[in-house]
Amino acid sequence: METRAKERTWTVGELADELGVTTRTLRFYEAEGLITPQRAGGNRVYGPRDRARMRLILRGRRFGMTVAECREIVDMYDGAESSELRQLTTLLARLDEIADGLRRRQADIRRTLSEVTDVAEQCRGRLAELRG
Amino acid sequence: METRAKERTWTVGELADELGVTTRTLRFYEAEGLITPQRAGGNRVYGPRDRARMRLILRGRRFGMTVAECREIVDMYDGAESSELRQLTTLLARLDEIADGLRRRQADIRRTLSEVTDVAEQCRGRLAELRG
DNA sequence: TCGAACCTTGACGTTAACGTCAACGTCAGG
DNA sequence: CCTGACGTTGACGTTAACGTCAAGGTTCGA
Repeated sequence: METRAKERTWTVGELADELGVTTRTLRFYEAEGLITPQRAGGNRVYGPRDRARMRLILRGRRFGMTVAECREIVDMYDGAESSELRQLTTLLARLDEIADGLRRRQADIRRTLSEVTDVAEQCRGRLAELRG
Repeated sequence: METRAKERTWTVGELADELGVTTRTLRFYEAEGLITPQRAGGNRVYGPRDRARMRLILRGRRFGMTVAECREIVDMYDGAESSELRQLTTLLARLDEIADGLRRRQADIRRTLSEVTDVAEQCRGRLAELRG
């Protein structure tokens, strides 16, 4: 099985544009250990895997995850194939914690959203009344 | 209708404890215009209304809203009783924008959660396998 | 009366997550 | 050959959201 199918690659600038971030962000995340692009004579070369990780990270950032939290999660995606029973156990415990945290945030967002739409409804009511 | 039913009040320290934040946070939010407690001879006196606003704000903070965004929203809760048609219209438009943003975050969180639970499931699978 | 436990304002420190700038290398086009 | 567009590292700047003092005022129980 040939694992070296010629995958598409990106330069920093290209990937930054595609993701809607700056090159500084990509270099920053690399320094923080969230991504590890290949190098072609000094220059960074990003593959689909790096791109996928970046999208996960950016998605997390949008709802308040810190860069450190993002790193922890993407690292876990890799560690899940581990074969050591002890590792898998602690990993699983942590994953459940994280899932709980996400569910809490989900509840928080849901409440806020329902309040905001309520206020919007009041607005529509007042407007209909005023125009009546 | 007596609007001055003696409502419960809090000092900074009390409210901070109850909300799980520091007094610095309360003073900071006040300086930023998110809450405006009464004063009793220099000392701040928080009422149920302040407490309620704080809970909304803190809930928003938990899923990544900035303090500025929180202020915008709590301000809208007040402005919704406005009687000026023009104001209500722009307010409503903004509310809809905000709701859209919240729904996007909701989708982001939902996807992340489902991925995390997927990985957890893989872990459980590997564990069951290892333990035979 | 005195210290402990509150409160006040003001000012400076800290951390995360980048932005910005300098100084340099490389490579294609005119 | 030279400019312009891209890349590199390193270092310092910036903003948000507080933390952490310092210096002082009040109040309350021993």
